[in-house]
Amino acid sequence: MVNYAPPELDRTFSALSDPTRRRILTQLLQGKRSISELAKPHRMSLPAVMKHLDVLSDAGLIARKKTGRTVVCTLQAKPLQNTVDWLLQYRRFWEERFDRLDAYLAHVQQGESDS
Amino acid sequence: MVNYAPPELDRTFSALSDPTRRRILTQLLQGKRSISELAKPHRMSLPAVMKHLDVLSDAGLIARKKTGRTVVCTLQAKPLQNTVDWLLQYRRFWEERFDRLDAYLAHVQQGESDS
DNA sequence: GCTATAGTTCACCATATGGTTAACTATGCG
DNA sequence: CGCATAGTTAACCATATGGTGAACTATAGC
Repeated sequence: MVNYAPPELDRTFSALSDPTRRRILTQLLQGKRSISELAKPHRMSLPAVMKHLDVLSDAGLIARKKTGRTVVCTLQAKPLQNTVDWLLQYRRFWEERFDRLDAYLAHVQQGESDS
Repeated sequence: MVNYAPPELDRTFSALSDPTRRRILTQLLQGKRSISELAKPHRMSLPAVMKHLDVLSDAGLIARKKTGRTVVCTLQAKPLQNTVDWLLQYRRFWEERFDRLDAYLAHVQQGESDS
């Protein structure tokens, strides 16, 4: 039922393995951003950031929409859901019971006001 | 509170990005295995599997214990927990509500008899 | 039309990754 | 001892990855 063979998980986990790309996703967590806005905080050239965005696009983690001369990127989190599904197979190995996840959900349930 | 800067997440996600390594973890989900037992199902040389095991060790995802001439590997899932913590930041982007996780936990709560 | 800004593409480079084969060490056992 | 089994190490190879600078296209605006 979980299974999740290679093709898609490969790209997702691989995309997430780079700190620059994780940081880009974190930037997008706060809303849509243009490419140059995304690039600004990173101490590397624009083409380098472009390559990271390509990797994120290939993994289906971002979408780009061109408006005028600027390209706006948005987060696409469905692939992340698949990785969580896969990872949760191992839950019982990191905790006898799932206290932490329980606590997390309790915390979340009473804090839906943001967004 | 979540943050999780680079160093450890890099290695964990990178280790998970290879299908052979994910399959090894899946093998270990069913209990401890020797290196040659782990290697058998994979269509590659033993040294190749050894390299994958090195990557998994460096990421803290497996532990090895030598007994006699055989080395037994066991799953170490704490790093996986960290990746889940990081990924759950994005939960609200893949679902308006967290129905799926809810359902998962409900399912799990009444099925603790295995292991 | 000219120029500045936004993004893209290309050629290049160093290093990492994932595999191989061959040769080695270490333990079990008849 | 002698040999088989378990695992390790080393040298090598092809390709992927993450970065660079230079040159290009496309839109905005005076």
